[in-house]
Amino acid sequence: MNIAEVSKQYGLTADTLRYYERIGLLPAVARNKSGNRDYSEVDCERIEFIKCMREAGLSIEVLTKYMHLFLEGDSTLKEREELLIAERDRLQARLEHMQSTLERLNRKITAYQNGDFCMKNINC
Amino acid sequence: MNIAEVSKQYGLTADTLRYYERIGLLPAVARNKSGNRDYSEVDCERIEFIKCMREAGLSIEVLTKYMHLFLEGDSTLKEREELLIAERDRLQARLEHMQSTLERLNRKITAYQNGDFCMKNINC
DNA sequence: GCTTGACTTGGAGCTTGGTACAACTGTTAT
DNA sequence: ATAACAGTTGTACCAAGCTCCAAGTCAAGC
Repeated sequence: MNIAEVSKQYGLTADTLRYYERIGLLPAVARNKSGNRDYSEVDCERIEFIKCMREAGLSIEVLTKYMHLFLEGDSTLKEREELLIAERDRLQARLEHMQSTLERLNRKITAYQNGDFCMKNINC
Repeated sequence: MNIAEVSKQYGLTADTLRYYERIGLLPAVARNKSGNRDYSEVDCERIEFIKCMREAGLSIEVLTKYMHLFLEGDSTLKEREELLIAERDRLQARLEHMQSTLERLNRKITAYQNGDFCMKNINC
């Protein structure tokens, strides 16, 4: 798969894919005889993972760390597990705040729709 | 309340509070005879709202828009409602992605803890 | 063999959201 | 009245994460 196909498939621009590779988030992608990137299955799996985790709010820094640990092999299993747990906990905390804020927004919208006096206050 | 007290109460730095005011996210705060900011109840309610929404991921731009509509009064009720609905929908979409990513991370952590073969794949 | 189009690199620039001074003013304590 | 301290403004800087561009290369079609 060339860069345009991967870009289309995963909804990341070619610039972003090259950027991820340049900073070491995505390990070096093989090239064809013309010197153009030829993404393998494994590359695509990595990209899908990165995209998913980035969208959930994990930082490039922590994903790069995880990727490097992963490439180092089994000696890093424990460290990877700890990293995942830390990120899971952070994600869960963000999620819980967003959940309660979502409910707050929903109450606010209901107030607007009902013409409640409460909508006169910015915070409700 | 002076800036230090508000900063402490809401966990925003004095720099951030001044920044929010400067860019028009937080409407102008009254001053005491020395020229120092003296935050009112209403200012504090606005700050609490801003902080909550910022933490949930709403942009400064959209919150500034909402604040300005709010200050304009009842003529903007419909527009405010539409803005809130749009942001609610965006928040909900992010939330759902984060929820599924959280579950993915939890499955991954379980795999690490069980020594499952799956942890050999970056994407699982 | 020349144009077209998709790729390449390196580097600069952009956006969002703060954060950090420096230089100054006003209040309070000694 | 002098020092210490908390506030003020304006401006510059920073960090994350892209995004864009120029200049070049390569393969394919006419």
